[in-house]
Order: sequence, then C-alpha cells, then structure tokens
Amino acid sequence: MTATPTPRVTIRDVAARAGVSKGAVSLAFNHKPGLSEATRDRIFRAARELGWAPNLTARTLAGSRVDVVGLAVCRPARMLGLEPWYMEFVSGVESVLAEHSCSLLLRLVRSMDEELRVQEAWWRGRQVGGSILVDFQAGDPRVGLVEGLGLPVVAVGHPSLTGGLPSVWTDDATAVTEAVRYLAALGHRRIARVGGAAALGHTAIRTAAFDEAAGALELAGAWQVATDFSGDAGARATRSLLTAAVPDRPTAIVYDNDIMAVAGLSVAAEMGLRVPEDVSLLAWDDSQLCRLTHPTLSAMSHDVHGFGAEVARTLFGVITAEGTAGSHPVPTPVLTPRGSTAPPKV
Amino acid sequence: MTATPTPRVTIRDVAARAGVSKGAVSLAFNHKPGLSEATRDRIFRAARELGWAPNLTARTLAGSRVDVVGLAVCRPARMLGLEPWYMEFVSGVESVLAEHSCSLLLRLVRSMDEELRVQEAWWRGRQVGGSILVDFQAGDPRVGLVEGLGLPVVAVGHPSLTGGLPSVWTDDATAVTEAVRYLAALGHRRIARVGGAAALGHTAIRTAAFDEAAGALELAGAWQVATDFSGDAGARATRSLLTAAVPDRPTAIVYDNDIMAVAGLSVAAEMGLRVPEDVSLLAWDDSQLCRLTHPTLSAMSHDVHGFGAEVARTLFGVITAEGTAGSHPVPTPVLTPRGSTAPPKV
DNA sequence: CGCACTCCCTTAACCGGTTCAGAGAAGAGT
DNA sequence: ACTCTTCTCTGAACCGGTTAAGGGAGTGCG
Repeated sequence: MTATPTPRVTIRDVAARAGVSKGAVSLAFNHKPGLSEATRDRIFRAARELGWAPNLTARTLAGSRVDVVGLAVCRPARMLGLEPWYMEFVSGVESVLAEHSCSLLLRLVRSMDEELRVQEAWWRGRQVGGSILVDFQAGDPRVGLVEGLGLPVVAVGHPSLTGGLPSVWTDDATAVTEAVRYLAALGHRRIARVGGAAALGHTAIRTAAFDEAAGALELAGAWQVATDFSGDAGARATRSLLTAAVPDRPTAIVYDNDIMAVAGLSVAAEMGLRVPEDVSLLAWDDSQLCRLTHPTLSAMSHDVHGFGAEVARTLFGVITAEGTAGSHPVPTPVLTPRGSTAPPKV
Repeated sequence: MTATPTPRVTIRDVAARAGVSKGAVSLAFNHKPGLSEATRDRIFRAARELGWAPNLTARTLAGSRVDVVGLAVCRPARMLGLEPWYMEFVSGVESVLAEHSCSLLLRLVRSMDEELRVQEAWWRGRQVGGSILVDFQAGDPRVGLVEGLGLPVVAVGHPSLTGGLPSVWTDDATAVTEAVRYLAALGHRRIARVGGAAALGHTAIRTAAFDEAAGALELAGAWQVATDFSGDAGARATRSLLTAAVPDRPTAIVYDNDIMAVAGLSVAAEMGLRVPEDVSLLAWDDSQLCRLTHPTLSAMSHDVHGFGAEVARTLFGVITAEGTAGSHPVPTPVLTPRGSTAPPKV
C-alpha cells in the first residue's frame, strides 16, 4: 500500500480530455444552458473517467455559492455533551444539508462576543453561505450584526426575540400553558417549574407563560427557579423545592429539559418521595432518555430532528430567494403522559 | 438599521492604504521574514483600520494551509443525540482547534461508503487540511483510502484496527479487565457485559478482554450480548439477562456506555430487583448522567473532553510535521465506584 | 571606484474555478 | 445571395490571496 502523491486533477484536465474549453466544463457542471447534449455528455464522461469533481474552494472564490452553513454554539462544553437536544438538532440540520451536498461548520464559542466575531469572520471570509443562529437573548446583538453584514441567516427563536430576522420557532408559551393545565386537570394546585438559563429568551417566554397560566388557574402555589440546564442544577433546584414542609411543597414539577427531569427523579427517590404518588414530574423535549427511567417520564414532546431539518430548509430559502423570508413556527410540543405524572395523593 | 451591502475589503485595499504591494501585506500577515519593522507596523495598522482579515478561501486556493478539520460520524441520528460521548469529544476537539483559529467540518453519514466518498471529496477539494477518523472496524477501508490519498488524519482507535495510521486510543482491554476484577473482588462470580455494536473494533477488543478476564478468574458465569448502544437495546439486553432464574442470573452487569446503564437501572427497578443488593451495575464513560440516577452509577470513568483535545493536538502534529506520527494511548479509564456496585447478596 | 552582498520590497505568475462578451457556424427569412 | 437569429463554444478577465524571482538602495571591502 504505497502512498500515491495525490494526483490533483483539475478542470483543465477534464476540458482537455473532452476536447473543450474550461468554460464549457464549468457550464456543464453547473447545468447552465448553452451546450449541446452531445458536448455535455462528453464532458461528463471525461470527468467521470478522471474522477473529477469541482473544487469547492475555487468555486467559492470565484464568487459562486458557498456550500457551507455555519453554526456557532455558546454553552459550556460539559453541558453540551449532556443535552440530547443539540445533537439531535444538528442531525436534523445535517439531513437536509446532505441533500444539497452542503456541510455544517460547527464552532463552540465561549461568549456572545466571540460568536459575533466568528460570524463576521465567516461571512467576510466567505467561509459560509449562511448561518443558523440559536439561543437568542432579549436585545440580541446578533440581529444588528447580521443585518449590517447582509449575512443570510435563520434564527431559532420567537420573533419577539429575533427582531425581524427570518426565524423558526416552537410556541413555548402555549406548550407551557398546556403543561400547567394538564397538571391542574390532574388535581395539582401547587406546581413548580425548574427553568433553564435566565438569560435565554425562550426561558423568559416560558417563565412569563407559566406565571400567566398559574394566575389564570388560580393555583394555590406556583414556584419558578432558574438554572443552567445542567443535571446538577436540576437536582439542586428539586432538592430545595421538595425539602419544604407539605403545605409549601409542590406536588408537581415541570422541567425545562430532560436531563434536569432525570435528576429530579433521582432526588425524589433519594428523599424517599414516590413518583408520581407524592410528586409528579414533567420533562421537556422528550428524548429517548424519558423512556429509560423508572418510572418513565411524562414529557412535553416534540420532534427536534424535524425541527433542525425545517430550520435548514428555511435557511436554503433565505439564501436562494434573498429576502423571501418565511418566518414560521413548527408544531407545538404535545403532552406525552407516561409514568411520572398522576393525580396528587397529598 | 439599514442593511449595508457588505463592503468587502481585500488585501489590495490594505496594501494601498499602507502604501505597499499585495505581496508585502501577505508577508506581514504570515509572519515571514523580509520586511522591516516599520513597514510591518504600517501594514498591521492599515489592516486594523480597515477591519481586514485574510480571506481563508483565497488563502486555501493559493495553496497554503487549510484551517478546517473534518469529522464524519456514522451512526443513526437518533442514537447520536443520546450519546454524551460525541458532543463531549467534539467539544474537546474544538477547544484545541479554536486555539489555532481552526474550524470543525462536521458531517453525519449513513454508511462507510458515504464516509469514504466524503473524505475523498473533502481532501481533493481542499475543504479540509486533515480529518479525524472514528469508529474503526476490523479491516477498515478508510486505512487504504487515506494512505492512497495522502490525507493527514488521526485515527481514534487501537493500532490493531487503524493499520499504521497515526492514532490515539484508550486501552479498553485493560479497563475491561479492571472492571471484571473489581466486580470479582466484590464477590461476584456471575458477571455479564452489555456491549456495543459488534461491528465496531473497540467492541471486539472489549469482548475479547472480557472473555479472557472471566477465564482467568474462573468465573462461574460470564455472558456477553451485543447491542447498538441505544438505551432501548440496553433495556432489552438487561431484561433478558435478569429474567433468568437465580443460579443462571448474573449478579453484576457491565455496560458499554452510560445510556445503556441508565436503561439497565430502570429495568432492574421495573423487575423489582434492588441495585446494588440484587444486581450490581457498572457504566462506561462516566458522563454527568451517572451522578443523576438513584442510586448513582459506578462507572469506568475517563476524560472524554481531554481525549478529544489530545486527538486534535495529535492531528496538528501530523499535519505540520508530516509523518512524525505520534501514535499513543491516553490514560486508561479508571474505576469510579458509586452506589450501583456492592457485594452480591444472593 | 567598482564589486559583491544584504536587506526590503515589488512584480507577475499561479491556485481552480466562474462568467461574460463575442466569434463561428448553421438555419431562417426575404 | 445576403442579412438576421439562434445556438455553441472559446478566450480572457477575475475572485483574493501566496510565492519565487528579481530589482534597487545601502554597506563593506579590496
């Protein structure tokens, strides 16, 4: 197995073999008019025989489309590994990108500032043809940057956060309301919510919706606590909620992701409380994890993979149609009852 | 906030403003000799004032280094989301890439064939400067491809699988042996292992090591079952292991990842078996998940993030030093006892 | 004074494509 | 027979950098 020194075959070789000019090969490979069928065939045959494919770098430099989509993620590494959401989202994005033989440029950043720098460098350097923006905050500085740059993006987040950018979102407010109503319908009057990072826009939306729903239902008790999405934080929050004496203790807890719900389940067990008899637990996202616990976790369930795919499709729309932005929601998470929710026994 | 039409500033503009030629700017930005300090300063000042940074695409085309590293992952999407290993590995890789302002090109592929095509296209199209190869199988076809192409890579896997490619690996055989010895030392004589995908090389290594360790210790019973790494598969495997009548039922089970161990824990609960009294469970990888269950999961623990970082560092070594390949292992996973392992009561 | 040697910097070719003005050839219309 | 189109295809400029070869100024030395 000797290492061949990589015989780079270029458009020039293909042109020579097909007996045409470089330009003709380019036209053929971009499916542009102006070539006879016969010539087209000869060119493709020559390319196939030589095993040639257009060099994306050169193609990009020459000013045509860029076949790369950027995604900068700003969360601590430790947390990411545990968040099934991201990988599933990425796989959904990928599934659509692959159809367009497009790749995903992934970058983990440590701060909003770094993300701003990365996005700008990517775009000005023609490293990406567009970007997916996630984890919006109120007054997000990316909105201004992106508009100034003219960078095609699709924002993942509610329009109230993404300020005019084309966006795709899940209706978290409605979902939270449904979650609270469901628990109330089971008979719960003291409900708590273990939320995600307070700085994140969608957390704020859920928080507001929870308050409103609790008010509308005139619940006897409604607590909310912000965390960083990590299992540890979820465990701490649960512990502090459940140590209260009975009249002040919630009988149901809604979590902002699966990991924290799993952690909550374990805290309940550790404290000798039965789930769902003593306390009901409701997870969010509904990854496979929810079916691996005992009892299984009821969850607000949605198709994260499909969500990623939809975001990617929308981005292609933005990139090609230039401005025919199609902001739209994806289906609202639906309640999937399992073993961790039941009427309160207390 | 009107959208500026993106004022692309090029090396030519910088050169003009600094009163030098394009070449001079290039020399300065690549820290090459042949320029006076004064000129260098002027150039950098001009670049800063214009907000210019070299265009990576052009730089790549011109034949210099490529600041992108490729990673193609071949596992079903659903599973990926749940495997904390990947995201943590990626974040480790990223942490090193970022230091070199290098990006990660990620691609989920559906088959080995597709991966071969992707890697070849990436390399020939100068899309990547090198690649990270994971999930090796016996007789892996990537070895031949990569050697033929001359693509700089670092393989994640034991040298027996990665055929001469520079590689970084964890000593799974030793770790499995330690796991079995630990359980045996606790008094377990009937031990099972719920392994990962049989096609994967490292699974085979662990399987062989388990057999050997079991033989050496003359265990009364040693079972192994292959799965696809998913929680569901882990649950099924556990269920079938634990339904056996007592003399044929294992008193300890080792899992190939965390997810399956979590699933196993839940199956034990569902079957009315106490952990660790009736059956001990040992997880693998030791993500945060292991501390979120009740009881907490004992695990073979290693630093996946650090592993990723080391792989990235090695890849840079391969790319720059051209052939000074440094195949080496990373620290062997160590046993971290928690609440799911104890002497058998049966 | 002339020559060799440095040191800085410029020039121009090149990387591998895309794009567009325009050249030839073939067919249509008159 | 001649002009006008239409259809194919070519040639050359260009994208934004890198790099090797070379030119001019300044210095050391015989």
